[in-house]
Amino acid sequence: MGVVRKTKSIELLLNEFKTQSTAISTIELIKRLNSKLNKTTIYRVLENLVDDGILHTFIGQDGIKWYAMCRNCTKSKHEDLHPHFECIECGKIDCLKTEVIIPEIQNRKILSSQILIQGMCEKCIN
Amino acid sequence: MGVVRKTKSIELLLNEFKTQSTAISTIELIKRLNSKLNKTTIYRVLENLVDDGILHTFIGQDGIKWYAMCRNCTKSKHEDLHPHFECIECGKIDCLKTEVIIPEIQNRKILSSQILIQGMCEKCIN
DNA sequence: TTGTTATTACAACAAAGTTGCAATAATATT
DNA sequence: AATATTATTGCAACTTTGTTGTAATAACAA
Repeated sequence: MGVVRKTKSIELLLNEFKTQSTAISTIELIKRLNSKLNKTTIYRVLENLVDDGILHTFIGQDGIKWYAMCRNCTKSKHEDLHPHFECIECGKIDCLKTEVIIPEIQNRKILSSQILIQGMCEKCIN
Repeated sequence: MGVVRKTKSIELLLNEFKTQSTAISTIELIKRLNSKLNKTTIYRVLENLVDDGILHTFIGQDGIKWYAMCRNCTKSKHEDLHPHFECIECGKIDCLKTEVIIPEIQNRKILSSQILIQGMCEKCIN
């Protein structure tokens, strides 16, 4: 439905993404904010922020939902077709600017794609 | 741990994959076999078949686990780095032979990747 | 045929997410 | 500024997906 009113919940949630450039899982957000916000509220606000093109969401390898700030999205169009990189060492997931080319496939129409790359991040590689 | 004994459960589960070339979700398998097998057994046998290189598993866009037959895997090495294609119309997911090239990324070591492509399948495109 | 132990079923649990609804708070209206 | 309207929140209860412990069962080796 999108955000209509500016509330404390929205401010608290957006603040988490402003102080951290990587993606954050719902579980992590609930852990961090559970003294201030109910988990239902967290789930609902996140969904509204996605509707508004402020956050985008994807499924991690663990099967849980992750959220990250959008770069060039609007309410009417999500442009988050970039891959995500998950460090198997520290668990951090972030957005990649790298473009991955999905080739055409015979007799099928490609509409979108989710790419999750696993490996070692800058910090953990050393 | 892998399969040690040939049981009815293993036969029933493998039969589902033999009569269908696409991937099947755990949920679907539980629905189909729940009169014959307990869900715990289904989860455990699936895991054993993955350990043996007979099935491979991935997370669908819904966040639930899907399984499909392996093509060239062994107990010691899984070779299922192929992308999966999910039809947004009929929900079917199958394995693609298409190769998607993941470019090198500076300061990171890529170990594996999951690629889920969404679109319209052969049947639903018409 | 018997003994060993991998496998299964069952019940109870756990984690992630959803729903309904009354209370609260943001903001539009007076 | 006070009041009315309704979006938003919190809470409890629930659902779905998956896991764990354990006693009973069934493969299969001896």
